[in-house]
Amino acid sequence: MLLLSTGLDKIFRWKRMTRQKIQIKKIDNTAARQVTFSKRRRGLFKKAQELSTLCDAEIALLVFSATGKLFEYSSTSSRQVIERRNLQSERIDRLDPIPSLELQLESSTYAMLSKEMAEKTQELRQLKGEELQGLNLEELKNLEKLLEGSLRRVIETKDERFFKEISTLKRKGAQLMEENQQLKQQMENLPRMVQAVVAQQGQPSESIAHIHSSADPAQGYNSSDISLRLGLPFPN
Amino acid sequence: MLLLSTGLDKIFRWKRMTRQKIQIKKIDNTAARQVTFSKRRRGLFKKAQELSTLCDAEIALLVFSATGKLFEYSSTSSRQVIERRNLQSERIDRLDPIPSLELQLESSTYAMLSKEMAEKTQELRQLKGEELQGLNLEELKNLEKLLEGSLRRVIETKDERFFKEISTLKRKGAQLMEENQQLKQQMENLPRMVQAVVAQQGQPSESIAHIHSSADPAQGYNSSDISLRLGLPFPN
DNA sequence: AACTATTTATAAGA
DNA sequence: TTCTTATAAATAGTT
Repeated sequence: MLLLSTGLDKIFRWKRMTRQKIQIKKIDNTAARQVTFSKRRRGLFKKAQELSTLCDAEIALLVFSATGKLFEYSSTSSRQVIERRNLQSERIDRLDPIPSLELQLESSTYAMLSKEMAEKTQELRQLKGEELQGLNLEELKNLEKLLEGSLRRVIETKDERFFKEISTLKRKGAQLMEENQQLKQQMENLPRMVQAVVAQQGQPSESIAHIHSSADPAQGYNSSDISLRLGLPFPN
Repeated sequence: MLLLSTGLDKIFRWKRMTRQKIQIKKIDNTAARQVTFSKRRRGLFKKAQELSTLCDAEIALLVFSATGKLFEYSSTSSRQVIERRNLQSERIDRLDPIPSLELQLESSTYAMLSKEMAEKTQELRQLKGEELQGLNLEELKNLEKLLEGSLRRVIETKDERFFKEISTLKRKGAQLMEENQQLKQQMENLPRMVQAVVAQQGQPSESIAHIHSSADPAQGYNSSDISLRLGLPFPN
């Protein structure tokens, strides 16, 4: 009995489950309409994004629900896509009848820009080795030569840059070593100078201030010595 | 023989027909991409219109192909839907109070396009190894890698193309040889067939008898001779 | 552009 | 809203 009813249930369920092909007309039932709206909206957005990715297209999709809520998808920014469209279809659905000369110029400039853009984009792709199907053997050979030239120049530039950097570093190193040497020498000279001062004064000084006050200007000394004595910042 | 080959053909066709699940990433092959673009675009537009009808939604769908061509669908007029959207998001991304919406869009799009153009041009030059001064060592290294990749791909494509051409030629050669072989065999069989006919009929017919009489099977001959003698079309 | 085996979307129900 | 299921619809690969 239970089994039987379960079986019947399944049969009926099968019948109920059978999905009907639907008419494309407004769904009367509000709840059902909302459910469908949300499901199909998601589907639509998914398809839009797939198309955009697969075919490198720029897409903007604006959907206002019956209740006025906005849902939008765009491969870049809706604004950009819409702007592009507005420019392109300017002549078609412009409200004012006679487009000014300026606008006409703008349109043609735009068309030109668009064309150039497309060409550049294509060329770029090929230079990146991305869209080679359209090329024949001859064109491929030329592209190869071009790329070899580019690569060679880039490597040359890079190596030059390397060398320059290396020689800069070497020069700086040499400079530093020189300075270092000078400083070392000065350090070595320091005790002797102190000795000289002491010898001249005949008695040791108690403090640096004392040394300074008693230093004889007539006896030559260099600025480094003064720096050291005065505790000035290291010369750079 | 014919039936057998037809059967095998169907088996292979089954395998070939098996559709693969695709990755959602840019389609490399240009032709395939265009086909997919047009198929999916139609599908997308249909779904958009269905959603609009079923759920009473207002929809605008703008699609720019990679080549810059515009396709658009809108439940009412794109302009209306877009304007509605612009109104709704006015507070969010409007910069200046209320200049002409169109002019505002135009200038910004124009600026954007110009900027893109400049970038692309610069990128192109660098890919051609022309304007490398502005790049630092790191960028040069990256550019080198990019170019190496490009060069590799170009060479691969070129070589593939070479191989394809070679194998096509080989295949054609093999076909020709086979046809040649078959023709030779037919030539060799011809005298025997004629003989059989003659034997069965008890007397030679005029045309066949003539050929038969003039071609001595015992005396070696090649197919070319026969082709020439019979005026058969050259196997191609 | 047409075909078909398959994948994907989705109506209906839970 | 989200899950399930069975069917409808879309479409990838090929001719």
